[in-house]
Amino acid sequence: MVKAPPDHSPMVVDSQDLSSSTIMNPITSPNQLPIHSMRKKIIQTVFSNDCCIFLGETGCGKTTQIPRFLYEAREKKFKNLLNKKSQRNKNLIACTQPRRVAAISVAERVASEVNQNCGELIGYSVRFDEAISRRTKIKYMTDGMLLREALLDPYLRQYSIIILDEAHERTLHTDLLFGIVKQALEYRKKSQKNSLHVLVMSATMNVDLFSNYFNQAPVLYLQGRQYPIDVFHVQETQTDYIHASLITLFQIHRTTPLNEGILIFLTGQDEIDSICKTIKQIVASGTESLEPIIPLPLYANMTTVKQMLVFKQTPENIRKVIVSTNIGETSITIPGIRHVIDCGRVKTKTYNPQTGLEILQVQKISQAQAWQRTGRAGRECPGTCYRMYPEEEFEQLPSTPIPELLRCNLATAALQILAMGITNISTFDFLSKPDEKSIAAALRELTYLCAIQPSNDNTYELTDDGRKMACFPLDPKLSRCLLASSGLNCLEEMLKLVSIMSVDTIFLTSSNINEKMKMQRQKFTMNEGDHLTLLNVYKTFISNKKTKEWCQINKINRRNLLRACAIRKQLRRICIELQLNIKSCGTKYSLVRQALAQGLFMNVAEYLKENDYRTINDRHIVKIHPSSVLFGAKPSVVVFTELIQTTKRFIRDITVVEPDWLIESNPEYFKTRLSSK
DNA sequence: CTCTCCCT
Repeated sequence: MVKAPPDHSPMVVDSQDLSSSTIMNPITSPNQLPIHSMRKKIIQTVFSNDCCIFLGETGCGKTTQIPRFLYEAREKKFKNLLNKKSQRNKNLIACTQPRRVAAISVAERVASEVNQNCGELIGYSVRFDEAISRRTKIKYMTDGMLLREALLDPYLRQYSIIILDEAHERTLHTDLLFGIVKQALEYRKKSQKNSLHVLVMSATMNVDLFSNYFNQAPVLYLQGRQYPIDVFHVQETQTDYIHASLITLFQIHRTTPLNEGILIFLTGQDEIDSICKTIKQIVASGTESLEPIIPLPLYANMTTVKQMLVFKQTPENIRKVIVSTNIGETSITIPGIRHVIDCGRVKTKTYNPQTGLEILQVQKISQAQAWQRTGRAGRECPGTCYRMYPEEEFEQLPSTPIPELLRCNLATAALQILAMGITNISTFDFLSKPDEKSIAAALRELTYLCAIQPSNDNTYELTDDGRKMACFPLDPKLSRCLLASSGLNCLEEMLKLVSIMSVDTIFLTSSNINEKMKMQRQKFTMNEGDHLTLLNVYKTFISNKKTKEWCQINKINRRNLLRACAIRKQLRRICIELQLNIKSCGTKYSLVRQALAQGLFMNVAEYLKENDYRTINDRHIVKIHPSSVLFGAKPSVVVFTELIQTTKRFIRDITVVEPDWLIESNPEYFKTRLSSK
């Protein structure tokens, strides 16, 4: 029924032909976690070293148990010693997480384990939400939140223990924190004010890198607690991983009980929507009298209501199949999953400092990610994982993903490092040092934005504006837009706009959005471009009381728009603190466009021919993204928020500007660049 | 004629 294409041999998924391996150990109840037998060793290792590395499988309890162990051990010790110094300092224990949900849910769980409310002894701190009191000693927080705190105090003196959890993920924020805590360790040792202990926790990968970085810090292995998972690989490389996944799905479907859920990892919305459609068609065709399947897509840009469907229990005689992007890898835990199908790919954004281009493309996953996906099959009972790539290919995958810091524009990171008083970025002690070209590009960008100025040999200092820009949790280009709008009396409008630009798209984009809905959306269109259109949507949302109904009718992503409202509130407070001129321009929108032009002047494109544009910065040939209201129109000069290469090079979120605005605000920059003047 | 995912 599902036939393999003729150009390659059909895939065989038969356990006898597959290489198989079993991972992990049987489960035990929470109080008998293997980690409890290592309690003494853990405490001793942390307190007798400046820094140590703990490696642990998922489910070993390190995140929930270790902060508590350390707190309890220290309390006991201080009771005996009556250490006065410790009472003067806050002595907090921080445990960072890459994701908000993790920080919040772990804190709540640990609090309940000690029979307290969250926000008492154990609390959390994430953007827009915290549960912290004077009594709080153990603070679960997002890595980004601790990084923000480091801007105010680079030595993080509130904390006596800092735990960097999920370090193998190599998020931008955790990687920057590595450099910061290392510096804090040295300073606080020298100053002898109070000591700091750093603990790096990671999946079992890349030990040497972490250990070497912290002067051969000791490493402790923690045993995992997971149900066994049988892992199967295909025998030959698959040319079509979607097709291979589909065949595997139906093989599992035919041979296992219907109550065993299946989770398929694919790379993006298009693939997922289309495979869900195919699954439905195959079952409906009835050629093989298959038992019914409910295929459920799962990706970030869905309504919350649709996302929640994956948590709902399906009727007993129907198979639940979830087809997910990597959101299902770490962010959302779905109950009832017994089988995982891993296509071995992920869509990733990479920045090329040479060309200044960002590329969004499908790439092979790392071994760490493969294990993460595999682990999703064994949360509640033993499971199986089918990998759509041969075992040899798995062996050749990189053990961990390329750190985010090495594949993103460094402007924001560089501004933060400079704001912490490090004047030469190249001397910052990176765990993995970015390309010098990447650093240079960031410094050039910040210089153009008048955020920094060179002082002498490779050192830079912040300008007055730069100091203000570092206060905003924004891309420096957008911070510049805010400062510019303050000068042009349209900061109220720009606050709304910058907030929308800080969230994922506010339009729902699923494939079942038809022409009629698109027409519906056109009523928001402003001829000057996407930015004013977005502003229009925001204002209409507010005047319609932010209701669900309004969002439903207009196919607007309410979650993202509400998030934008929260961001606006936060940014506005920062503007007040910085004593910016907060005025509204009413409907004199050309002022808003001028302010945009001042922040986005490095993102200018001129019309060339046949729908092609050329960027004035690096002379890339680009097209207007089909999602733009200016798609098909041919304005001669535009600014854009983002340039990204997918199937083509696209510019997104575009506004028509007057060349004169650009030249007046930045004569030096545009003297040689603009061809129309 | 189209947008992986987090986070301040």
